[in-house]
Amino acid sequence: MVSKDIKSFFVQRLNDWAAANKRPLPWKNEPDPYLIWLSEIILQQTRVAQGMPYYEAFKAHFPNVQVLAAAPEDEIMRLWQGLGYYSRARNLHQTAKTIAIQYQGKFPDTYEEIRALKGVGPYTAAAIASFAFGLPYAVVDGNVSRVLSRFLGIDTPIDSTIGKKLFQDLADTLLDRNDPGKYNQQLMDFGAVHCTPQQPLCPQCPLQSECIAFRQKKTAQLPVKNKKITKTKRYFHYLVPKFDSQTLIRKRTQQDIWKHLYEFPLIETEQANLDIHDLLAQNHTTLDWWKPEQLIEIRQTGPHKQQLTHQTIIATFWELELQQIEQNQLPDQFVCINWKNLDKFAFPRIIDWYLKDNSLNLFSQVQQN
DNA sequence: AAAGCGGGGTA
DNA sequence: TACCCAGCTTT
Repeated sequence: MVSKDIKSFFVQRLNDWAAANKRPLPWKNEPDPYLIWLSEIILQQTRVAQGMPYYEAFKAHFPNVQVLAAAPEDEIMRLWQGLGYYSRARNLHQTAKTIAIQYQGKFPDTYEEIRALKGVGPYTAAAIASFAFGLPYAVVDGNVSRVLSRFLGIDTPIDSTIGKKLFQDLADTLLDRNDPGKYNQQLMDFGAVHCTPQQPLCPQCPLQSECIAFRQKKTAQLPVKNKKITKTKRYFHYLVPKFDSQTLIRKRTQQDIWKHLYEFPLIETEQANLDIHDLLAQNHTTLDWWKPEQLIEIRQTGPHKQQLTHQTIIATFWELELQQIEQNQLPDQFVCINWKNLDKFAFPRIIDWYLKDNSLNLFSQVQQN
C-alpha cells in the first residue's frame, strides 16, 4: 500500500518541515511519564490552547501521581471545571490510584499495561509509549488521520471501524522507528498547523508533489466522516434557594450530561415557557425541601442558552428567597451549603456563568459580610 | 456498530 | 451554523 520510497519521502519531508516549524509546548521533551499522561488526557478532543492552562494548574496542584491519587474527587472535578468531557477527570483519578497502589507509583512502561489504564485508548497509549519510553507505536488522532487520508487519497470514513483499522495500519507503516516519539509529535504538529481541516497550506506544502488529494484536487473532500450529529433542545429550570447564607445543591449522578458535577435543584420541561408557580405546585421529589408558606420572594434570571455538541440547553434560574429550608426532607444527593463554599464544587459552564455574572443580587449582602 | 459525552475556536 | 479539536467508554 505504501512503498519504501513514499515512506522515506514522507518521513524526510516531515522532518524538514518540523525543523523549520517549531511548536514549543509545555509537555514536549517532558521525561516524566506522569506529566505526559496528564497532558494527553487533558488534550483528548481538546484544543491545545484550551487545555494549556488546565495542564499548568493540574501540574501545580498535583506534581506527582501520589498527590493526585490522594486528592478528594471534588477537588479534581473542580479543577477540571469548564474543560468538558468530565468522565476524563474521574478516570484520571482512578488511574492515579491504580498507578500509586498497584504499580507502587512507577508508571507502567509497556503498551499493553498503559492501554489497560482507565481513560487510555489506542491513541493515548501510543502517545505515552512513544513519548515517555521511545516505543514504536504510531499515534492516530484527528490530525494524523486527516494528513494520511489526504496524502494517500483515501476516502474510507475515518470514524468507521474499518477506517480506524486502516489508518492505524498505515500510520504504523509510516512510523519512523528511529525516533517514534519525535516522529509522532512532528506528524501531529504538521496536521495541526499546516494540513488543517479548512484551507490547508497546500501551496507551500513539502508533501505536495506526492499528495494524492492535492493531485486530484480533493483536499477539501478529505477526510471523510460518516458521523452526523442530531441536536436536541432541553429546557432547564434551576431553583436557587436562599435561606440566610445557605443554599442547596445536588450532584448529578444519572446517565446524562454533566455527570458528577453539581447543580441547583432542577426541573426539566418540554417547553420553553412556564408559570413558575405552577412548577412549584408540582409534587416533585426534587422539591421536597420546599414549602409554599416559607417563600419570601422569587426573582428570575435568564433564560440563558448554552450550545453543546449534541444539545442546546436553555436554562432559567429562579431565585427563591425562603424563611427556611427543610433540611430533614432533602432528597438523595442534595447538600445544604453556605453560599461562600460554592467554589469548592464543580459546576457546568452555564451555572458558572450564572454564579459569576447574575447572582450578585441574591447573595450580595452575604458576600459583603 | 452506534451512541453519548463539553466547551470553545473558526469560517 | 457546521465542523472540529493530541478520543474513550458504554450500550
